[in-house]
Formats: sequence, C-alpha cells, structure tokens
Amino acid sequence: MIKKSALENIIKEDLAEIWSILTIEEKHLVADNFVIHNFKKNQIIYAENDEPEYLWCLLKGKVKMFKDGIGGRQQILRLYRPIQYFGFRAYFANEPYVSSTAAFEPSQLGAISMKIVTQIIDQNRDLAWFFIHELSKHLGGSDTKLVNLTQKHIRGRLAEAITILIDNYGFEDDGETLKIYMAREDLANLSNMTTSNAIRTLSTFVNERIITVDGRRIKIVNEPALRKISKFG
Amino acid sequence: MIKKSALENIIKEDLAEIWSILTIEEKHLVADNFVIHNFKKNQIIYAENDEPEYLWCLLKGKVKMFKDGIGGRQQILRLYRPIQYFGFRAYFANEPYVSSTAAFEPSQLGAISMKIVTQIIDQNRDLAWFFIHELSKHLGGSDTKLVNLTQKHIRGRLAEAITILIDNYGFEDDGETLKIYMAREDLANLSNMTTSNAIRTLSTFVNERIITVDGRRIKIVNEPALRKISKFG
DNA sequence: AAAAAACTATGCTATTCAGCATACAAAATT
DNA sequence: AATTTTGTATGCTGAATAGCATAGTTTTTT
Repeated sequence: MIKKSALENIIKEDLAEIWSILTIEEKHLVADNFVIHNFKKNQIIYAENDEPEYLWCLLKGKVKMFKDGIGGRQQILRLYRPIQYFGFRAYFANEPYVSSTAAFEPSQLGAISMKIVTQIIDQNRDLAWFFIHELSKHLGGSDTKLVNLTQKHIRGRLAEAITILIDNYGFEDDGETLKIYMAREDLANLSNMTTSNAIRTLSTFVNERIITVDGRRIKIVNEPALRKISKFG
Repeated sequence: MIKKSALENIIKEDLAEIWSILTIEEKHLVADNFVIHNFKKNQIIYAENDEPEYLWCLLKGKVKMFKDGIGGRQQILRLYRPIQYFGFRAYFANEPYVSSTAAFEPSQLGAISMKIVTQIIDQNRDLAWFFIHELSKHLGGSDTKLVNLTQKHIRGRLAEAITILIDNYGFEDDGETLKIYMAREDLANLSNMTTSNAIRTLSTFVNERIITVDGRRIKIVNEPALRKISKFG
C-alpha cells in the first residue's frame, strides 16, 4: 500500500505545517497509513453525497472543489495546490460531502484515514489547532466569496477569478503567464457565469490591454487594472 | 461586571453542549469572565474589520450575521437563536471580522474573552472538538448557500429563505405563523434580491396560497409547496 | 495521421431582474 | 394629535446576462 520512496520524499520536503506538529510516534502512524494515489486529468477524487473517509493531501498537480447546481451548472468553490489538505470538513461535520473534488491535471495525492487523523487530534493539541485555523480561514473565504459572486457584475467576477488564479498558482518563469491552463468553461464555473459570457468578457479584457490570450495561455499585462476591476466591478 | 443571577440562570438551563464539556474549574473560569450585554433592536454587536476579542453567546433574542456589499446592499449570511455561539471564527483565523452582527430584536448576550476560550481549548480536547464541529458545519452550509444564492431563481431563493426562517425560529403556538417578524428588506437581504422583488414574490406566493401575509406576520399555508419551490426553483 | 470530439468565438434574441417612480400605509417622533 | 420618517405595494422601463445557433479552431482519441 505504501510507496516508501514517495513518502520519504514527502517527509524530506517538509510537509508544511502539519508534519512539524507531529511527534515521532505520530509521524510513524501517519507514514504507516499514508497511501499514494494518482489521478488523471478531470478524474473525480470524491463526489458529493459520498461518505467522507480520508484526509486528502495534494502532493503534485492541481485540484478543484466544486458543487453541481441547477441545470448541471458547476460552481467551483476552492482550488488547491501542493501541499494542501482537503476532504476533512464533511467528516468533522459528520455528514456526507456537500461538494466534489477533481484533479484539474494529472495529480498525485496522499490519503490518510480520518479515523487516524481523529485519533491524533485527540492526543495532539496542535493538530486540533491546525484544523481550527484551516476551517476558520476557509469559512471566512466562503462568506466573502458568497457576497462577491452574488453582488459583483460579470467583469468584476471574472477579474476576481483571475486574481484568485494568480494568488493560487502564480506565474510561469516569464512572470506574467498564468501557471494554470483552464478551459473557458472552468473559468466560467469559477466566476458564476455562462461559458459564453466568460469568453466575451475575456475578449473585452484583451481589448482593454489588461490581459493577452493565446488559447488557454493567459498573460497578465496590467495586474493593477485587473485588481481594480475585481475590487470595484 | 458579572450579573450573578443571570449567569446562574444560564447555568441552570443547561447551556447546551458547551457547558457540559467543561470541568468544574473551567466552569468557574468562564463564570468569572462572562459578561452579560443587552442589545437593542438593530444594534450592532460587532462590525466588519473590527478586531475579534470575544466569544459571543446569544441568550435571548435573535441575531443576524451579515456582510455589506456593493452599493450598500447587505447579504445576511447566518441567523442565530438561543443558545448559539458566534464571533470566534475571525479570532481563530487570526484576522479582523469579515462580517458584522446585529440584534434583530432586543437581545441578551454573554461575552467571554477569546483568550480564555483559547486557554480552555488548550487544556480541553472536547472543547476543541466542539469548535471543529461548529466550524465544519458552518463551512458546509456556507458552500451550499453559495450555490443556492447564485443559481436559483428569485422564487427559489425566497422560498429557501422562508424555509431557513422556519428551521431557525419555528412557528408560534398556532403551528403556522413564523416566529420571526422581519422587514421585507431583511427578507430581501437574506435571499439576494432587491426589496421590490421580495415584496413582489411574496405577493405571488400569497396568490398561489402558499403563504398568507399580514404586515410582517407570515403564515405558512402550504409548506410542502414552499419546500418544493425552494428545492427546484 | 485521420477522425471525432470538445472547445472557442461571435452574433442575435429572450428572459430575468434591478432601478426608479408613485401612492399608500404604518410607525416613530415631536 | 400632528408631523415626519420609514416601510409596503405595484407599475413601468432599461440593463445585465442567459440561451441558443453557427462557424471555426483546438484537442483528444483511434
């Protein structure tokens, strides 16, 4: 089940906050129960209404968390990059998942049973605090997103979506090409609009020399203008 | 600072989950630092961008949590009833409040310093779990609300808002009159629409014999129909 | 490499909802 | 009790955005 080499790599690159929190014994417990999974592009990791079982840790790739709404329209709720954790909320709330997750691109993930996570939280105060922080930050973000998506106009919503992409995935080495290549439909699903409108609005941004577009490659030419539209649009 | 009598009442009526979690010493610590505040109708308890300092416990009355958006339009995020807790998220996230809270009607609240709450969490695993559960449930609710408010049409959103009122505050003794009396504007702010549209849509519900309206008194005549509109509208 | 499928771009039309105005009613204030 | 303020109801108009169609392009699959 455990690919030792992969795990050792993970442990070597410090596994962010969470790893340094654990005692030696807890690290072993995690190591012995950590399973690496590979997901293809667009493959579902878990789906809405599934029973939560694992804490997922994104090691490589990109993941979207989304919810299917009316008429099959999808709303992207959050984006994840290495090394971030998800899948724990529903387990903690003791309810089935209310959203789904899928790999945006070929991705490598680690899964640990939430039973083991729970067991460690019970004996490790700092891990409890880690999740309290994590949940608190996400809840603030979700509340803010709610108002942004319901009250901003299309230009503002799309501009905001692009700034979210910048903040989450950053730029290629040229310092201006977005380091994520999304379909227009996903861009639309991130900004609560139809694909048509995402395409149209992207075009107006190009005309206004705020971005340039080459297929799915988006270059940010005027980031201040973009953030201004995001804020006031 | 402490009104002994009020606190004893609170302790007598079991203070829900949270109280039974604490040890005798912790109960004393809370009791010694618990301050009762009375708020008038529409009085702000805390405002967006304030620094969080207290855990608030609603003892009597009704409270709304909301966020001011573009053009002064307010979005109501959550409603609270006795005995529920709020104000802790921003403190845990280590950031200023992203939303405000106000009393809907004359309300009595208790405030405890978050420093003390933090101190108790540090020594009481069950209290840590209480907040993990609480945050997890709210985060799921917020994500679901996001999709409902962005994707449902006006009728669906208003119907949903009314079901939220039913679920939060229930009925008067007649079993059909909503036990909360909101301005149309608040109803609109709960369902992401203008006041005009809230009024209009309420009228159509009356015409369809789903509810009756007498000023701010709303009677639910056909709850299944209401829930159906909420679900599919 | 060819074929199929999925995605992108753009125009046109329809629908939903917001904005504003007016009239009336109810509460709050003086 | 009179006056002011605030809230409710309804109609009309315009703006924002969704829906659909078509053509061309890119990506994926075979």
